[in-house]
Amino acid sequence: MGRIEAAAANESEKGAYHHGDLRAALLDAALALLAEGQEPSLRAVARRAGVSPMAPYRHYADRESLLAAVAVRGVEGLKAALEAADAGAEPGHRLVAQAVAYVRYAVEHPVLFRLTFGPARPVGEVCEASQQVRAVLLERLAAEAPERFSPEFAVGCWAVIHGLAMLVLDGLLQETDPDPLNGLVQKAVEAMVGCRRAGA
Amino acid sequence: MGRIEAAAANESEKGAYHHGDLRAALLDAALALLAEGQEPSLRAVARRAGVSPMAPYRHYADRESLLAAVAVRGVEGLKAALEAADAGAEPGHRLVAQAVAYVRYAVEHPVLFRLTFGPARPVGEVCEASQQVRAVLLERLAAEAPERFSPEFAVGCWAVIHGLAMLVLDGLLQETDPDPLNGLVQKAVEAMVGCRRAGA
DNA sequence: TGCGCCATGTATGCACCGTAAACATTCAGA
DNA sequence: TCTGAATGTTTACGGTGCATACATGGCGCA
Repeated sequence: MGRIEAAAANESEKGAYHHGDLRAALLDAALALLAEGQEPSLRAVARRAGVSPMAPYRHYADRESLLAAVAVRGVEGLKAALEAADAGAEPGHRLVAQAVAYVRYAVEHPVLFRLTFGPARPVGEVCEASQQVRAVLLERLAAEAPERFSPEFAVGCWAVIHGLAMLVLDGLLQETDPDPLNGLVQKAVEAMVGCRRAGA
Repeated sequence: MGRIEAAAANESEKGAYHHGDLRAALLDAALALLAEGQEPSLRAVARRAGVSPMAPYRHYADRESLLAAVAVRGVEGLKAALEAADAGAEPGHRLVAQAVAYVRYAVEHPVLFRLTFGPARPVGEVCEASQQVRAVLLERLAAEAPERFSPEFAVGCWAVIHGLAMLVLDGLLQETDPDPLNGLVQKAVEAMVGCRRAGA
């Protein structure tokens, strides 16, 4: 206990066979590699943390476990981005602001985003964290479109936004608009959510 | 020319240093592995095709190229599934039928679907093939919801469906409904696309 | 009919990966 | 101070993608 905190305080010195807080250091290393656009291999993560290839196994069961922890960070970052966008937008335009932020987050952290919603990833903690993202969206949705609100409508809205993120990430909307974040995403969400009544 | 066709005709015999139609055989091998739920490694594909590890390089530049070819097959399969669903549904319910088929295809071919819409995949041929999928959806959309139709609305609809597929694949809707294909997908699409007018 | 070209498949080798097993180091508490 | 447990290292194995050099045999041409 006391050891860890003490050792975690000073980073570079201490010579140190014992790293201090390798667990966090590995996570940061993985995120750094992700930010550079490369899929983090266990060995590369260990290398970047300045530690032997087998060291990570003292803190994570296997590569998958490390990536799961990274995925949780990814979801948390996404949630934070949504909340920031919501707070920064004008009333009545907050859902759309969240949607744009969602897609922007995906575009700005492509590898992390794909890893977050990857193959075997959404288990346990990642899945729970995802539900928090969903909750942030839902709250605003209920406030801005109460007349259309229903559980299915909520799922549909999440799907529109998530789907837009994936399609943009895959470059599948480039024919429609080379820079989808510059208007297309906003308009698409408005077209789906903000349904105009027939008479007006 | 004549050699290839002739050799492609008989499969098992012929002893054959020269395989005959390795290109297609490799593709089939990769699809078979995918169907078994495993990410196909180049070596595994070669092994299954009964050929040396380096043989595939005579037909595909690298692993990525092979996977791209597989991805094209994936999109073609998806398109076929949509068309079949469209043809098999009653008028007025065809868009929803396509949506359900879209998600079902993803669930039934999870690895292939993820690979199809994967990291660097949507380039060239894959991208073009994807536009055909989009076109199939669009046509039905224009027919069944002409009053709401617009380019943005079209993008939004594709996003809902694609997003639902991804969310279901990721198991992110299991809290809402353990078996989303059994109603949730349909209801969500209807809620997003079939907008009820305020007065009626 | 025979021959040589060259597309096709093979063999070998390298760097990297994930991870199992045995070992070394150092911290913490008695 | 001594000891056990936590942490990090070393070594090793089978897997991967791919570069290079080599073997094979069908096809066009004489």
